[in-house]
Amino acid sequence: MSNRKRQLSRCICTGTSLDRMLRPAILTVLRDCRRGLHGYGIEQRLEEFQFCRRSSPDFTGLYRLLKKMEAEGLLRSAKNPSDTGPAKRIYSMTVRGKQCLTRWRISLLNYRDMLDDLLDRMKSNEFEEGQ
Amino acid sequence: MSNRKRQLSRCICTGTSLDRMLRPAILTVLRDCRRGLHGYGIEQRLEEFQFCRRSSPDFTGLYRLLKKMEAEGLLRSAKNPSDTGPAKRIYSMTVRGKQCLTRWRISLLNYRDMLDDLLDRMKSNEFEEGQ
DNA sequence: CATTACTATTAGATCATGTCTAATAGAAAG
DNA sequence: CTTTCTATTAGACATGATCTAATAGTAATG
Repeated sequence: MSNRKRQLSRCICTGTSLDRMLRPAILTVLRDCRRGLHGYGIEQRLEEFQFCRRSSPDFTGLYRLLKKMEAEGLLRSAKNPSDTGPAKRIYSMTVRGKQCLTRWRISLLNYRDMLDDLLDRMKSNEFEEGQ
Repeated sequence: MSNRKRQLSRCICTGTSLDRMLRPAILTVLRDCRRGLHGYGIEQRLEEFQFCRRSSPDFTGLYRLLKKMEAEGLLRSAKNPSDTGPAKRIYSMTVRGKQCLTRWRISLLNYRDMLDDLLDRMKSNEFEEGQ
């Protein structure tokens, strides 16, 4: 009902809706790890990425995305038979996944241009911001 | 257009899921237009923004977002009584909307840093590494 | 007058993504 | 035996983007 009470600290302007980097980041991690990795390992690598610094990537979403990307033909997976312990599913990239990563880079470069354009427009009228 | 297996040209790596700029862009447009604007007018201004160049902003989503942002206290609106023609709803910013815009700028600057970090990692490792 | 284009808004549906809780289960360490 | 770490899955819900469709007045053209 009354959303008016919502504080700025919980507002979307804090950037909570922005992260859209998981797909290209997964592809990057797997490109740099030829032997493949299971979900848990991918998650650990992702923690080094700056966009994961404010909070670890959500593992539920990550595992689900891995399955989806496999269904899309970007990844392949195999059960790891030699391991003891719970079944791990080892993911690695397909050729199509590599093409996809290349395309992602172009898209993200374009995206950065759009972002710069917006940031430029946002600051252009700052003189009226007094207290 | 048929429902074939999704080609690279329709893959998400083209960047179709990236746009998350509508909220700060609306705030920017309204900041630069003191008298307020109705949805249709906002949409026309948005077309100048680079992130809208590849396609016009979706008007359904825009109108819905305007209502939502009003409910959140970022915008206020009033019916335009003097006009002939269909009822226009004139939106303008609240004080809170201005604070929100300021915060958005910080968030987007941080976001750009994350993007740069990811882009750097994407290009960094195209050779083989010893295990 | 009829048609078309433009202005202006709303509703419903679906999809992509993010995030929360919860559950399961083996292994290693104390 | 209990805790912690490793490893995965499921369900639910929220946000946001985008598609179709519908409505309705106004203005210009023929």
